[in-house]
Amino acid sequence: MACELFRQHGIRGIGVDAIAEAAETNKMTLYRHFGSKDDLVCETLRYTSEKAAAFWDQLEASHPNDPMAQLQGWVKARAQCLADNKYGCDLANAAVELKEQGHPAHVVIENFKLAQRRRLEKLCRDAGVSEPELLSDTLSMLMEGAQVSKLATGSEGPSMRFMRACEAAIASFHQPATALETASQIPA
Amino acid sequence: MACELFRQHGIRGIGVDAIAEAAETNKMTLYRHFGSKDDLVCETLRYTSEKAAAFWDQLEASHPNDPMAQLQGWVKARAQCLADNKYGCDLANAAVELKEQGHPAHVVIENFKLAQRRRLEKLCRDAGVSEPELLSDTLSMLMEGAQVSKLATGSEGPSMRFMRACEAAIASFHQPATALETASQIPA
DNA sequence: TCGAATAGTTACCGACCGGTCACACCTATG
DNA sequence: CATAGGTGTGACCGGTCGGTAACTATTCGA
Repeated sequence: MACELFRQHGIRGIGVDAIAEAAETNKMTLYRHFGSKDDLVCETLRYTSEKAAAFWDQLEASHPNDPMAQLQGWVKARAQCLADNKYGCDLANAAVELKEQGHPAHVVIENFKLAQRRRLEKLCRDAGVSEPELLSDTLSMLMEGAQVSKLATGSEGPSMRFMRACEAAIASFHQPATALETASQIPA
Repeated sequence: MACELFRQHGIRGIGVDAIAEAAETNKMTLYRHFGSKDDLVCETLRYTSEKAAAFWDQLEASHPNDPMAQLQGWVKARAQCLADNKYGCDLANAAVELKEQGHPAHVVIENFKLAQRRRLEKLCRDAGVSEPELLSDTLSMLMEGAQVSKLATGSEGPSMRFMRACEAAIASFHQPATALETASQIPA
């Protein structure tokens, strides 16, 4: 799949010929399905972002009506993804690689990241933390930073403490409520 | 300067001819000073990382014997840099762009990021926070994440809360009792 | 069985890439 | 003045890029 080649070599680092060959077809056929390489890039990014949306639904279903468990599940899943994936987030990497020019992929990237942010913020809000916007943006930055940090310094860099950093952040926004509030939030 | 072109267009996005022209010289002369484009890339990254090292010395001098003030100065400076700079961290961006191949720039990037991490951790330790390693890696990830996040979603994304996120993180480790207890309450 | 659409093949286009060549030029030191 | 070393110039190398033209082979529904 084209996603895999883009993620491994970067968008600029792989040619249309190689993509066609990996898809067990040829360039002409590929150009009949996608008008240009840029279109193909957008399509792969859209595909990736749809898979991410499915992950959110699955996360919600696995801990119904328990936003705090969902939040912790999110952390765990992101940590797992960080451990499994050598190449970071495709969308973020594309944003880095195509930063200047007005590439059509930019709207795909922005829509994706904004959607992620909205869902994460809603999760934090539903979990009843004291500053949901600040916590969700903190978690967003931690995740994004962990991915690029792993690319820069490997798995022994700051990213090795991603999960603990998330947990500490969540705790610091969860606990500061008064003892009374905290007691009433303890699940049965 | 070549740094500026690399940072704006990416390493793969700018050609040697254009770099030479911007330096008001020509390709041949450029190749007589730097053996290859890769060498030039390494040199610019080294230059950038030396400027960063100078920043640390300056930070230390501006708040002598007050590590907590230095830490807060670091946050402030990073936030300022985030606001000023449209293109994120050159070293991190290079790591993203050259992720797969064994590019000679990788050792420059790794050395730089490790040095940054060491200095930040020392600062946290000297400031007497409860978990200096965790706090410094948290701040590293927040910074890295803020930069790429700004590239992906602009200045209205999660990066807009970078400074508050850092301050909250520092505060939560500065009052050792609450942070530690709460963190250990989160189930694995 | 015919015809339309789809896919495969090959060669090609112009542009650009990183890198090198030979050669004219300038300047400065002896 | 002579000579040597750095600089500018422009053509050139082989290779790759994204993208297309023209033609053939295959499939499949009517």
